[in-house]
Amino acid sequence: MAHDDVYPVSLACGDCPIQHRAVCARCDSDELVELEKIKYYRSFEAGQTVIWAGDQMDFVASVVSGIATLTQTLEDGRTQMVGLLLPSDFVGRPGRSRAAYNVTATTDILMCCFRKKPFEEMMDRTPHIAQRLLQMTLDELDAAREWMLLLGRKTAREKIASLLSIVARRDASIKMSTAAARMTFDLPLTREAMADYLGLTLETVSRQMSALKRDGVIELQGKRHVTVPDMDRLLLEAGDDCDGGFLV
Amino acid sequence: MAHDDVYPVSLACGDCPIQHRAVCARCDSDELVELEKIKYYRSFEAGQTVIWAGDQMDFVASVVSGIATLTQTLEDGRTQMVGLLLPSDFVGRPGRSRAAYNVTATTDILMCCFRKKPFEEMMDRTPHIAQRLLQMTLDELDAAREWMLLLGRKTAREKIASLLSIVARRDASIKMSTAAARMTFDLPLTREAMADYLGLTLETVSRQMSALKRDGVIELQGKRHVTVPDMDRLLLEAGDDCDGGFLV
DNA sequence: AACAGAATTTGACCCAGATCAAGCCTTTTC
DNA sequence: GAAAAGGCTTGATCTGGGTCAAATTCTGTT
Repeated sequence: MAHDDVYPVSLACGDCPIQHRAVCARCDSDELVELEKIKYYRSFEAGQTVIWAGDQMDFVASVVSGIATLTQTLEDGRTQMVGLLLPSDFVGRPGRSRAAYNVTATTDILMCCFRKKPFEEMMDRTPHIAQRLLQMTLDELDAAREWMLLLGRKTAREKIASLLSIVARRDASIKMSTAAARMTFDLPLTREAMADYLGLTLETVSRQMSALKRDGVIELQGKRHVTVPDMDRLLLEAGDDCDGGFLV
Repeated sequence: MAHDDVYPVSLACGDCPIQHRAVCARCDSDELVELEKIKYYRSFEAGQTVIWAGDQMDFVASVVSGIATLTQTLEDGRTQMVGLLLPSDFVGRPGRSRAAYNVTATTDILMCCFRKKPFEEMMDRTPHIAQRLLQMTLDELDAAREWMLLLGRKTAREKIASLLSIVARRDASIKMSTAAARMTFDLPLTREAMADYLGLTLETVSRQMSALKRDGVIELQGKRHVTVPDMDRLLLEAGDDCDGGFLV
């Protein structure tokens, strides 16, 4: 992928119709030009760990392409995914910080990075960036809290249905298609990763996927390719009161 | 409580030794003076709902005294607490927003509020505020993610131990005492509230409290007053890899 | 096309925590 | 000071999801 085509748009722009995710021609602001000057790129292969928990992080970054996961681990190996990084999502934070979690590439990924020092200086000069970052962080916090409800109170079936509906919604927004009744998409996660995200075992994930298939809520072509014949039915299974549901 | 004694310090100051929570004489910055001009107070009685999920929020606020909880609910009544608001914690966000959760007073509380419009204008004038708010929000996000690990992967006993150690730590910082081996504090939550926070039932909470008492990890005077004879032992039971652990 | 190796599904069984149901303190109320 | 009402504890039983183990796809690879 040609680096120069791509901007870390999410940082500079909060008003795009395709919020948070793609390149938008309207975003040719001064801030963006500023950001251009200090950015650099790093790429990682699928399976590589981008950041280890406890690392001193000297940069902040935004995902350009590919998928990465944020995970936390107990010393006996139990792990919980606490976030999913899709293109245009942001990792890291200004100020001194040690990473509290691992960041691992699920697919090959390309990240647009900024060394912390110049990034912070730039935040002081252009207050819009700090406000935009605040917006994004608040959205993530809402998503995290939504996920707490899922982890604490939903059944396995509801958890799976929630995850599927969130992936479907996010997939639709990447393809810039409007959410339809019937949708088709690829799961970006293995059964094990789904389990780590949902606080389940991979066997339970597999069983519930089979159950949803048996009950006609989803159709499966292969293991990763999912078709949802009736989106409303899926949302009902997810047990959400409203359409709610962000994704980190 | 006399209103004029109290400042929403957490907003203006990130460097206090007693970070996030008490009044600090060093915080007499211009920002604080600005904030003083636009603040007003509201108080609520224990049990009152401060904000309903779905409400249009036209203010942001910081807790001055008392305790409130953030909860999310599924339509069949299952509820999950997603945050605890202790003195100096912040609720609400700039920009248009509907509350995604209920905020309920656990004790009588006093809140220091700012109408959104003037608050946002002030954020534009004093970028330090936005950066401070970003700091605080990132801390909350880290805490939320830590809590996701707890909800998804910890056993009931570990969950209780984690909650107790967090309350102990936070209590120590309010009292400005340094964390000692032996600590004593009051639980600010009923068994039911603890259950909602931990994703358990109140019966399980009660049983595990009894078990920890039986095993000498804690001592109980009455129902709310807890003594931890050996803090390290408690942390061990909590299963955390490091001292970790923030509280929302 | 046959093989190797990983990812996934399915089955059998078990257990931590939920559910249902009494009883037991403390407060508060009259 | 008796009664009512919350909050809390404890017991008996049930069950959703975990654990362990064995097939069954899928992916490349030679």
